Amino acid sequence: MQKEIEVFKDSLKKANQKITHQRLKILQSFLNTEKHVSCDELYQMVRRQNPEIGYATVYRTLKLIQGAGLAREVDLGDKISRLEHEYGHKHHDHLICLECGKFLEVFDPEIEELQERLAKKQNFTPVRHKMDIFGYCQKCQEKERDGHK
Amino acid sequence: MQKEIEVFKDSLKKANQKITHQRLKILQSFLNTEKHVSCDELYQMVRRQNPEIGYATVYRTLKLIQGAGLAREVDLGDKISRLEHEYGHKHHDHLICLECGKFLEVFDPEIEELQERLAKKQNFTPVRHKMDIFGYCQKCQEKERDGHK
DNA sequence: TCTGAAATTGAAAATCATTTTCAATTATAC
DNA sequence: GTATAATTGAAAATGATTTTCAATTTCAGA
Repeated sequence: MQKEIEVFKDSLKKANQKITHQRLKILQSFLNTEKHVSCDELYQMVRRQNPEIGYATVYRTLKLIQGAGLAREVDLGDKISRLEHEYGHKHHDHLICLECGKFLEVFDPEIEELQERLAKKQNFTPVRHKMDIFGYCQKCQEKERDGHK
Repeated sequence: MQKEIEVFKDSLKKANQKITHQRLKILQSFLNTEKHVSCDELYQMVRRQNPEIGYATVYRTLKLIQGAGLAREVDLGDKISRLEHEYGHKHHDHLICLECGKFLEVFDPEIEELQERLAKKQNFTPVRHKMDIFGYCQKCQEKERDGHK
């Protein structure tokens, strides 16, 4: 956490941007949750501690946090962009339940390897990738079976 | 193409929806392009032949086309939803260039297999998945190297 | 073929997430 | 400390998509 704050500050300095009270508060709130927050959710969290911080500033700061490599966008099928922690968190894929919306994070080195190879075969230099599997989680399948409907 | 139109009509009938002039025209325009069209692009295409068809109708009809299993959404990293043909088109993944925005469609049965297995391991029943690899295409890499910048 | 209920249409307004504008404030290099 | 360039909050603007609503169209059944 201390480390992330340093990374953030360094990233700002490098870009000639200022280290402000608001930016640090917003980063802190982001680091405090392990959820995949939407911007609005984060704004609500920030607001509890610092009601004077505006919506636009949260949006702007989230871009900076992404720019610093501390967050990455995830797409859970709805249209709003959510962020998950990137720094110190391994890349992973998502299993997203179409029924309840919950998701699992998974990682398979074999798949990663094949993805890399697949790209190379097309003379394509991969930078990052996104793999989301949509389907039904165990709980929702059981619900379906028992309560059928 | 004739086949797709039948699929569409059947899907409408099943849902107690009506087969209208507008819907058929919009479907036709969609089928006529192999591009990954955004709704706006499709509207422009439709408009050339049928200026009386409204924007909202194009949006509404695209949802129906998706519902009939004739189109699927693709996410090329920008925020607008684009559609590609689904019917009679094999599933595939995308290699998306961060520089020029162009993309390749690729398919790797080994990866598909592993994805299936990965989901099963979590007692997750996969329905569909999305895999997008972002990076730099051959052309943009060359441009970078030669013109450097 | 005609009729009527239900579905659909186009245009405009509404919505929702996100971005921009702008005057006032603040961080920081000197 | 001071100047200046970056940042802020609030409100307005944006852009994609959805909804509203009165007028029109489809189509099942007479």
